[in-house]
Amino acid sequence: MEPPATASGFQPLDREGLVSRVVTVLSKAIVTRQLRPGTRLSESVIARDMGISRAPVREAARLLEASGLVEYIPNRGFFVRQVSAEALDHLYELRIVIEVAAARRLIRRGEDGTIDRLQAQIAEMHQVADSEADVLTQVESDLEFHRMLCEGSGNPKFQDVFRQIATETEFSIMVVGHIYDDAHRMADTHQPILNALRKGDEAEAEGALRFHIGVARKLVTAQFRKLEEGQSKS
Amino acid sequence: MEPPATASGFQPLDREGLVSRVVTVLSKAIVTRQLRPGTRLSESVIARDMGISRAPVREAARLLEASGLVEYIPNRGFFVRQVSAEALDHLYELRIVIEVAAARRLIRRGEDGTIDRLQAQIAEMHQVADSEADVLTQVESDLEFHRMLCEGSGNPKFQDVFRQIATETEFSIMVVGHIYDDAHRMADTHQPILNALRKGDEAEAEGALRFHIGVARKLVTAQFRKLEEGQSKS
DNA sequence: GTCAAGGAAATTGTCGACAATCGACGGCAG
DNA sequence: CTGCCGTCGATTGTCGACAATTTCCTTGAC
Repeated sequence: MEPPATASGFQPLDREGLVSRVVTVLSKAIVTRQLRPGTRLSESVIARDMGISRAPVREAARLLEASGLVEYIPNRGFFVRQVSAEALDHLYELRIVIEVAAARRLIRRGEDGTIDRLQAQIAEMHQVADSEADVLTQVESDLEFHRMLCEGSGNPKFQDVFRQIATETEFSIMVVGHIYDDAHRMADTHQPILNALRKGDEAEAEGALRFHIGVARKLVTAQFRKLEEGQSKS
Repeated sequence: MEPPATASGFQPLDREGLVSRVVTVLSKAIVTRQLRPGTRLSESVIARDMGISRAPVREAARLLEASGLVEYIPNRGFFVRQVSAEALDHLYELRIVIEVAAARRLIRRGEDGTIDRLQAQIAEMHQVADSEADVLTQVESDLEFHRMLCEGSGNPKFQDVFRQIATETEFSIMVVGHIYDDAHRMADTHQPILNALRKGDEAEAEGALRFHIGVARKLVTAQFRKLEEGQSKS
């Protein structure tokens, strides 16, 4: 869809300066529970602390609202939403629904070349694993696979939904830290999905996806539950 | 669910003034194709024409972006997205996926009282039909049923996704006008879904939903395709 | 005639200030 | 003492202006 994306390995290097940076900072703070659920996000305070104007903060907050991380109440402001283990469980449930639907559609009416791109992405995940990159890079490489799956389904709406929930997922995993001991092993768990897609076996693809996402779901929610207990008594 | 709504029949009368009004106006303009796909939404021009500042316009545009009606390109501005028959087809496909998932979950782990509320909503649809209200009211009453379905599933994320696509759906139907000759008949088509839910038959519920949404899908996309042909030669 | 470099116009990005609105505190009647 | 009402402080809602960026047009060289 996007033009060459990166025709030759260069990142598009942050073109939307402030807003996206504010989004990043706030997202991380919310998911890491630095900002507790229910906390009011005062535009003035944040803007002053960051040394910028209220406008970018406000826009960032609106974006976070779309991601479901904050809630907006007219004339009252933005409040940190509950990012509970339960909410994450719901998030993963949605992911399964969307990705399974995307996989089934991909098999039936998917875009050509998707399979190859997915295979290449698995290769890249192994490469990242070798390079001993930080967790964020690993997670991004992982999610990129799933994004490509939705993209290749042929229904852009699936990708829209995925993108909407990707931010929350990404930071959630970062909080948990590495959920797999071995990054190579994580990369490998994508192979069964791809194999099923290649065979055109919808049921098998669904099973593989449910298993793969289900594992992550269990690990993340379990870790998060611990985290909740630890923080609830502080 | 909602508290007496209004303890004594008064509407809460639009509390978030400008932004939401701008959203409404722009949404309608986009879906009715007054604003053609690809058109640039100049903040300055819109603000000047509406006699307001750029700030509310900008926020409204950001909201529309979340609804998928416009696309935002950093440093370039907002552009009207393609609201093609194909895109609507994709939208309805997503609706089926989400609502089927919601229905299945509702049967297994749904919130108590949902069935009753859904039944009441069908009754309200008949009431609206009797009152000969305008199309918008009818559509809203219809979509409210589906929103309640997602809400009652017990996974708030389903409702989030639904809300995200509701705006586009709503205005799409408005463009088409009444898609059913008889509003009562439209209300009736929801009954099989509810019956299946009440029985706890997942497969039947899925079938009923696929059929119900599928009918609307065909009607809306067909109408929209005509509309496209009509406008393409102007 | 084509293409590239430069500059001007228009548009977005950000800012600080003022106005409108909400929540809380304090005073007052019952 | 309890409950209501007015005032006050704080926060959001909106605005107009300036800075940064992009786009388009002009200009010039090849």
